[in-house]
Amino acid sequence: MSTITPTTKRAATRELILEHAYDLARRDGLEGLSIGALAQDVGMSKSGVFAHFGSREDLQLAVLEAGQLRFLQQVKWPALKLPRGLPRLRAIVANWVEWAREYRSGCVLLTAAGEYDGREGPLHDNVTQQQAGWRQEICRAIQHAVENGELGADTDPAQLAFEIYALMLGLHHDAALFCFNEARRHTLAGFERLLVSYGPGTGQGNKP
Amino acid sequence: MSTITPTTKRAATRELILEHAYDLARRDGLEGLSIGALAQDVGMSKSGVFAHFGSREDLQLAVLEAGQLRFLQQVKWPALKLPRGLPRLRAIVANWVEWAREYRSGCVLLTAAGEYDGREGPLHDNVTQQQAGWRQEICRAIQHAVENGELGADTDPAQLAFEIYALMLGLHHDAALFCFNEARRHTLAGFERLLVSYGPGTGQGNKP
DNA sequence: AAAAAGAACGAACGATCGTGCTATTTTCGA
DNA sequence: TCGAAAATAGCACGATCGTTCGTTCTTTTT
Repeated sequence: MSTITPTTKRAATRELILEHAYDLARRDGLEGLSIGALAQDVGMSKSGVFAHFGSREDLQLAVLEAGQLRFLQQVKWPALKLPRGLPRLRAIVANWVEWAREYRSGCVLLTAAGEYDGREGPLHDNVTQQQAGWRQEICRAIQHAVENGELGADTDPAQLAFEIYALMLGLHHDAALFCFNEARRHTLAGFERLLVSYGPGTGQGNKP
Repeated sequence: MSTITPTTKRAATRELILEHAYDLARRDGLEGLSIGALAQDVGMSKSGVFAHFGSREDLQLAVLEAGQLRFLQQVKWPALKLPRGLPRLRAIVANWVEWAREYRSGCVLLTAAGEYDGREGPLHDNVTQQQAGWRQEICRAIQHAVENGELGADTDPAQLAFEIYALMLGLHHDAALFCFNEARRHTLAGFERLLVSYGPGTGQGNKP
């Protein structure tokens, strides 16, 4: 866990720097993050900040991983406490919506996905891996619901996972540009419609 | 129209610069666009490029508007030639998917939406206005389909427009990070499912 | 209290940023 | 063909970028 009290002074300030960096990256993206501005925000010297990360890229990577950890803490892990199947899937969506509320103006993970999807290097690899992993997590939750008989047996998990993920992208988009509450309404309504559409006995999954 | 042959030399080189700038912005975003790199890409001097736009911000605005024009040309205007209602709505989605194919690694409009949603200034205003306008355009197409009886009378256009837009966001996301063809499959399958779900006689729109 | 280790600072580097100003070149009508 | 006008190049500016290095301050250990 990252929020445990660090034992060494070094780890403590590193955590402090990362918190500030995370907030800055929410607005300007990881590419817009500069060491000078970060140092001024934290209240220390440029070189002092720099010394905690061997390079700017390592700083960006650390911020990215910090974001991923927060996402897991707020969205995934609480959902894992619920029983497999629909309850867990619902919890994932509910937690994710709340995540979008808090990070309304800029989710670092989504921003990073847009920034590094066309490039190469460690940041691209990290982003791709994280996104693929999370998508698979959703697929798993869907699969459990199918096995429980809460979703139609002909449900294509990858298809439904795509549609759920799309709804969340729409949520983040509309929440940032327009109104969070309305975006939330649309998202949850769309999700419920998905559950009905993929529900058992309707025979309208997407397996050929 | 932007692709007509410009009469003056000035307009011609401006167009050339914008084409290069557009391609650069697709990879690095409008915030990552620098005049020096652009000049080198075009093959002229920094000041030569700069002279065509009073400032960097004006350059970004011009690139943004060029992107919007291309989007209208490729997605909206061809669809307007089809009859109102479901055919036009289908054409919008089909053209949009092809747009995503071509601009697979970076749609300037979506990237810009992410870059400027949390800031202020002309770029933010332009992005917001464009996004709102396009969403309303989709709503109109849905409304026509409802009036034609091709969608349920209780359909909430804003809700369906949100879900369609969300699918396109998912398409761009997955096409950039994973595989376009699979993303396209998921998008079109999701869209067809939406049409069934909101179809006439099913009585499952979203009006309370 | 003295010594060793660790953390932050301050200055400077070369590079690039956006933006002016002044030449020089290119274009085009008379 | 020549001169006016437009278009581009060249140069310089202050600022900031990421990074390096040597020094100073703080903490810990002996």
